[in-house]
Amino acid sequence: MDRRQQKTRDAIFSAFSVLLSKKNYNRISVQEIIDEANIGRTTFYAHFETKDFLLKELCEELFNHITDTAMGLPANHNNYICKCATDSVFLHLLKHLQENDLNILELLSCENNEIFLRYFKSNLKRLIISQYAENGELRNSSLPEDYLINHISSSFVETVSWWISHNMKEPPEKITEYFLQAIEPVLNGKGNNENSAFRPF
Amino acid sequence: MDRRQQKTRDAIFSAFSVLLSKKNYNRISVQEIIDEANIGRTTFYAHFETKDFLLKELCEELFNHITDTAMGLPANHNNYICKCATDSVFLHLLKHLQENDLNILELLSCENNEIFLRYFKSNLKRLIISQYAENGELRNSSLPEDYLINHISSSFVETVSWWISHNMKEPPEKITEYFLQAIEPVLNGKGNNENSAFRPF
DNA sequence: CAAGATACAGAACAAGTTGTTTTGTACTGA
DNA sequence: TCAGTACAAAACAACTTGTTCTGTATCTTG
Repeated sequence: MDRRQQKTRDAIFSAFSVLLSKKNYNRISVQEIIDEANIGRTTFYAHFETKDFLLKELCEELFNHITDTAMGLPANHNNYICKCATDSVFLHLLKHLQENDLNILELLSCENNEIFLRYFKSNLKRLIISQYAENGELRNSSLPEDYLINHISSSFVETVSWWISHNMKEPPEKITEYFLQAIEPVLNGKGNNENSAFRPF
Repeated sequence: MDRRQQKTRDAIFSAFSVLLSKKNYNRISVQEIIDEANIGRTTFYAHFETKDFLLKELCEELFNHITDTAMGLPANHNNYICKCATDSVFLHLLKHLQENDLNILELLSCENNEIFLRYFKSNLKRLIISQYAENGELRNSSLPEDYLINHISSSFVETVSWWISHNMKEPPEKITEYFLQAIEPVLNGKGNNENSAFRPF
């Protein structure tokens, strides 16, 4: 790739990130991005069709990086060790976040964090499916599999969000503990109505 | 309130809802709302300062209605019956949604559903706090109370979202069952590290 | 029912945004 | 070195936003 192109692309991403951490996405104009990146108007539109496409590509750049490395981790498919494997994947993600590659933390804690948390969640779903669901490990519960996958991924994203909003005071290990406690029953595959200790009706 | 004012206000809300169920919030212009509502430009701005304020008031109208009735329900503070009370509050909310007052379901399932789910969640948090947290019922867990409240409310919202996206095929009772199974451990107040069956490390 | 108050419609306005086109310049890679 | 490419700058139409003005219709209350 042409050095000029890469330089411009980086400048746009960088400028966009700066603006995103300061003000609402909807209220950021293309003109502001252009000014912050110090490029010409034509140049911006040569790189990105619209502001929305820019956001999409930024998200892909950020999260594909994170989840791809997690995808590479070997999934352990023994039922007991499953919890350790789960642990290691989620713990790995938290540690990765803590390193704050690409200044992703600013985006996950700013006014626009919901945009990025949404992307994070959808990537996480794919990760969980590839690690567990494909092997049928999530099928032993009385809950529907897609309900389960959604519950686990959204719980993790909410956990991360909670952690960041508390300035990440706790170590990643503690957060992993919280998270696993919260979703423990569904991972254990228990919860069939007959055996359940509680009776809702 | 002046009949003319109420009529205009309703026309704006109605037009806005129609547009929201069809296209992305960001791409709806004030002019489109004006045209759909068949009112004058001046009139719109006499009622709402901006499109964002209109959204805010619409959300308040929708969700205050729902949670206010739930707030009125008597909270049962016995530890065992707690689960039934929880049950009845959440089940009540689901049944309420099923009745589709104010055509809220269209908004919860359209392209803009995240906007409304966010509002729903924040109202839900207040509801949970007023019903349980204020009495210290959520303090017996090893998880931080605000983490718990967030986990419960977001899990419920995700459950609702999952339900709607599946065209609400299951009865509200079944969904309540799913939800309570998913969050069972945190409500049981167990999960103290010492007694927990799983060891993350 | 009359009369002052109020809500509304319509038009016009400046200021800003979006996405495109055109022209000329500077850089890159082979 | 040189052809191809990326870029800057300026101008453009079409659209959006929020305001102001003028005149009309409707409401409330006395």
